[in-house]
Amino acid sequence: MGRREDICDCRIIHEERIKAARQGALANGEIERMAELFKACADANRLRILWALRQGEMCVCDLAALLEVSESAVSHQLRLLRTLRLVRNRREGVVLYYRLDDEHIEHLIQVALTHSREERP
Amino acid sequence: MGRREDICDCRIIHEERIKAARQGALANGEIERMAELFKACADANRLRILWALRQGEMCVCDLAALLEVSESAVSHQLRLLRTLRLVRNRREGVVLYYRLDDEHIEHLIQVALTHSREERP
DNA sequence: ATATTTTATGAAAAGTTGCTCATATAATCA
DNA sequence: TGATTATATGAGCAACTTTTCATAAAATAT
Repeated sequence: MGRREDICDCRIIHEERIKAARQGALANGEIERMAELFKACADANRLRILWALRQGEMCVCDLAALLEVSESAVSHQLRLLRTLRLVRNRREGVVLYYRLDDEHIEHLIQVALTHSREERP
Repeated sequence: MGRREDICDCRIIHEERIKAARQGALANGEIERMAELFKACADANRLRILWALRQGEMCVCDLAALLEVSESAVSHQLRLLRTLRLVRNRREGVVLYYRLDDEHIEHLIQVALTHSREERP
């Protein structure tokens, strides 16, 4: 008892499958980065922001008005999205205009939307 | 002061854009469902499970061994994935075999992977 | 310079998630 | 029947997120 492997306390039923899964597995860093990307999209307010920015750039104040939340809250969410490179901004005087960082995000959201719409009754 | 609209305490700078965004906006329920789908994928262990199941079905014990976490933890995660219809199971005696519920999930993950790989330096 | 405006940020409160541990259930076996 | 095996589930806790509140910073105007 206490060997490194047996986190699973019942006999391993399909060693072959586990071996295969281990070989097909992604590197740890890759899984983490994917999870981060999904996390960025895993919040209704952030999704609303990303969805709105498809149509063109908007400033913090616009987004706050659209989502009906405080500017501070939007700003925090934008920081997260900026850090993860989903959005990018451009300053014009006092105003910061945010836009999507690239088209991939739009694609990802479209796929998710299609999937969630096709969900069973 | 106190009108319904001014959650945003600075003047609304681009009413046109807000109006446009409101028209293009998704229904609330739709945003929530999309967020749920993203949430389901927004965890490294759940992603590992989904990624592994691409190759074929596995039982709880297999997955626990693969991820090196407790069976209880895997079972909780599987329940979440089941509830959100990302996985489905089949009983054979005492053993429950889990598999992806449909091919959309695989597609979604592939898009995310591609995107996260193409991220800038 | 000072005041004003828009946005950013840090800290703490409020809310959510993911794990563990103990217990329950469902199928099988003796 | 009772015992065993594989999995499910509920409660509780630790870790993390999201919002709020107060304050700071950057650009502009006076």
